[in-house]
Amino acid sequence: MHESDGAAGPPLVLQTVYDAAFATYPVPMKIATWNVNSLKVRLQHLLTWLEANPVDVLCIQETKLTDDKFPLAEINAAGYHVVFAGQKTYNGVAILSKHPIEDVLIGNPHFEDEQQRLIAATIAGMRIICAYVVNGQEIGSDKFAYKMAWLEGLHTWVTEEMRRHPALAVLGDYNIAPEARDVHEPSEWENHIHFTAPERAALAALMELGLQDAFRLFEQPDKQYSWWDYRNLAFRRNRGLRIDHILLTEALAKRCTACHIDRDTRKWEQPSDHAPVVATLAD
DNA sequence: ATGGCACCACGATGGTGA
Repeated sequence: MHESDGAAGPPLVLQTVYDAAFATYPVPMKIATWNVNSLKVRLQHLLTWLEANPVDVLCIQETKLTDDKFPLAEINAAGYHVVFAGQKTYNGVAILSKHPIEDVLIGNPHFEDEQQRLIAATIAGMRIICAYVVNGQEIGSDKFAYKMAWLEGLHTWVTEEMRRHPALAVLGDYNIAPEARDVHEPSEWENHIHFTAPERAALAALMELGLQDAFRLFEQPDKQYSWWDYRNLAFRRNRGLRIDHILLTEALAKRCTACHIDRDTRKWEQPSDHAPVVATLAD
């Protein structure tokens, strides 16, 4: 089990006075999200990425593993604590952390759900929520109704969590592109899943609780996406969507100094169709 | 408009994803 960063890790920078909760953690801290699309297939990708990108916290989605099959030993050996909630074939979420993980909650107390799509924990004085939002298939379908109900349940629960935890981040695969600039060809996607008006309204409502999109806190290059279809050379043509997000409360947004999408992972052999999103938090 | 591609549970193809 990993206990500390040790001599080989980055030097600990001790904070002065005002924020005791962060006093024992290195700053800046990095938090990230990545839909791995099967942890069984992508375990080596994950370990390779973590070695090159030793983030403090990583939320992963679509592990597609029951808990008895979770690669706990390999992740611990990489220097990470981890908590997870999985199921057979579909869904499944986990939070990896270099720092101790406390107050773990699986699922949404306000929305009964057979699918493992939510896990939350307190790490380094922050409330971290890892979310795998429902895909929704197509507007009008049962799955679309489930997506909208699920998002409403998320809204209710996040409202409550924000009252308890001023320093809170919701990281994950939202399966929603917030704006036209987050879609490679908006005219193709209008009224299609991930870019319908009700989905975008639900995401906007969540943000109106006081959550900010870390990526849009900064000037970014054009045409930045976090997902590309496996088909039709979509990645090579950069035909993608930005649907993976890190949302921050004001307390964390004001500490956020950078946010980027690591699209290089999509060039690897047998890649996930999603790329990691990373945010940096200063003291 | 459809299918393309990938993963999973199968033990052939179908469900699901985005």
